[in-house]
Amino acid sequence: MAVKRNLDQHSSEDVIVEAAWLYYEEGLNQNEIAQRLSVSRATVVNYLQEARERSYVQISLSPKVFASHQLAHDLKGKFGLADVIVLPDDAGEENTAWRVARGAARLVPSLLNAGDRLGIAWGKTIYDVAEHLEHKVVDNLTVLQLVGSMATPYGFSADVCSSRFARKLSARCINLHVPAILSSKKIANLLQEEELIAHQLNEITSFNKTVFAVGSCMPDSHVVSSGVATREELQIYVDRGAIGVLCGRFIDKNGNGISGPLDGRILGISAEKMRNPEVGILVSTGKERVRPTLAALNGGYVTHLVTSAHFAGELLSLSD
Amino acid sequence: MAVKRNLDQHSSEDVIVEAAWLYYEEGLNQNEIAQRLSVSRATVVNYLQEARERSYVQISLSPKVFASHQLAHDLKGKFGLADVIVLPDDAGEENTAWRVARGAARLVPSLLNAGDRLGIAWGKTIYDVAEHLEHKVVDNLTVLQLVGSMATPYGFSADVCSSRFARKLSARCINLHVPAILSSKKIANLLQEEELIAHQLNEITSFNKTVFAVGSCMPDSHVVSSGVATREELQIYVDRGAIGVLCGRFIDKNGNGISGPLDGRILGISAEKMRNPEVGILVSTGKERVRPTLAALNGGYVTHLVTSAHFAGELLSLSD
DNA sequence: AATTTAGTTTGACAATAGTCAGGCGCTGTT
DNA sequence: AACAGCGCCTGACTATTGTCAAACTAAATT
Repeated sequence: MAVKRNLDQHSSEDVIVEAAWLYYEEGLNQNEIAQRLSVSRATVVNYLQEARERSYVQISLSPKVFASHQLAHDLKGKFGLADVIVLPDDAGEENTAWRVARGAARLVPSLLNAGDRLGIAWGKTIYDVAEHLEHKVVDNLTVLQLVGSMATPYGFSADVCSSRFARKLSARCINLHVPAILSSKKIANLLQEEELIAHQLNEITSFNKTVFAVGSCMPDSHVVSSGVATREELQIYVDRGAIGVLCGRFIDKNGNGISGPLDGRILGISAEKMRNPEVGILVSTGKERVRPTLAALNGGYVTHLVTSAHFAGELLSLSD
Repeated sequence: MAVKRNLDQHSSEDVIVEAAWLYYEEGLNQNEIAQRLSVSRATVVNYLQEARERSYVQISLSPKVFASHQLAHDLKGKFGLADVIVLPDDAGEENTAWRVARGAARLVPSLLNAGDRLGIAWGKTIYDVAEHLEHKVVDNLTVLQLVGSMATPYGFSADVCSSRFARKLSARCINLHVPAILSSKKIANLLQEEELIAHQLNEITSFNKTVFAVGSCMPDSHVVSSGVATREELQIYVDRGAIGVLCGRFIDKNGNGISGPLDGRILGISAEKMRNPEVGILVSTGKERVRPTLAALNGGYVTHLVTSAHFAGELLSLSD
């Protein structure tokens, strides 16, 4: 029983495609494929691995699944959202947050169309979303950095978030080359008068879809640790009713912006401009974010919410 | 070591989603998942099967792969097509045809957008494409039956083809409730004057995308066996230069319509109206269809071609 | 309370898939 | 011509996944 060898000079791409077809489309097993192609089964394994590496095959959980969750349904109804994705909790808030980011990464591409202008906020959550995005080409997509950058020790900053989104989606990227916060209104005004910066600030108001997170107003929250506000400044906003932070802007329980010592010193989109977007994707978990998230929901910033089961439950019970 | 049982009343959807997430997204194996969820591995297998059945997971070959084939590239260039999908050949023309239909079924949904009006031709090929289409919801999609129906012994007819497309894509369906061919111009005219039918005939000219096949002009071809033309009528068209059949209309080697004994007796879209569509998807294999396919390509009916490797080769060599 | 019923889970076994060290054949070099 | 380098393929082994009949559970029925 002489073994018939594959006589082609070298592993052509075609065999790989053929193997992938037979396996994933026609459902043959590796033995059957090996016979058909007259190679060993081990070779078929290699072909299939190659096919997966070259992403000839796409295996993914459809984001719709997580929208069928009961909690998702309830939240959708209660806040009039277009869709809610509820991911299963994992041990530890950090792991859960990671899952939620991953879920958001699955959802985002499915909501984009040719010609969209996607505004990207800033934060660890947003960075994680970018990290898990699959490569997908969206025709004529523009990614916009919605807030100025902060040099953080964490390794991510607003410009990195937007750049990463842009790269993964093969999009044009408009970055804001300014700090998020300046020491005085005067300097902020000077910067805003710069032609280039004025132009960029104007550009970013033109987004139609957006991906963002909310921060809490705890003394140890991101808005303080990143240096956007001092603990004292934060306290002033809290005293005036601040519940959460959205793109560096403080909002109250109804989602309205609050004025305070940072007015005029922040460079980036205003809270008001973030309201009622065509698509506003809020990615949020962690118990200190429950109330900020409610504020964002109430304020009309959100059309799509990505969260975890436990968090979804809290949102519902707290809003009764 | 007491086994911790899952205390929920009955297999909630959540566990299934969780299992699917861990398996497909985080890459754990079934043992690890079984441990985490405190169930037996066999149960995990069941959950995953359930998840696949409910299509929580999508596993598919990206149609783009087949467009990267060398032959695909060449054809694309030579005929100025938007995309060409070349599938590997299988043993026997029938098997290959089946593959090609399947490939087309993968391609079609990716080319549809909200609001499209998709014209569907008629034939075994088209029927097979419909059969393999995955369920996908396209917003505000209309499917149009481009030619009248014939009662065939084969079990598929034009109205079945379009209905199936519509069902799979959750689309509105406009059927043509008339025979494809009538015994005389007189009767055809009478029918066309019927308000309802006139309306339908008018509707179907408004498609922007279309899926079709071409038939050959061999004496044993589909156009004869289905009863659209007699063998004698076919011969007349052949004598006048007919190379192929497209939606029941005879075309010459440049894709131009040919007049003959069937004029005025066919109910359906005219060949002329099929030309230069926004998207025209031609699904074609089988050696007797090489020249008809060339005619369709030359005539500007096609933007996307789905075919097999061998067939693609013949198209290229014959058109040198 | 006993019994039926329908759905879910399980352990033991069977099938399928993945790994890896070594072999083969082509290519280009000394 | 002999040899080294490289990529691809293979067999034998291990790991993972799928199957199925039997056991369990909870709710409905007698």
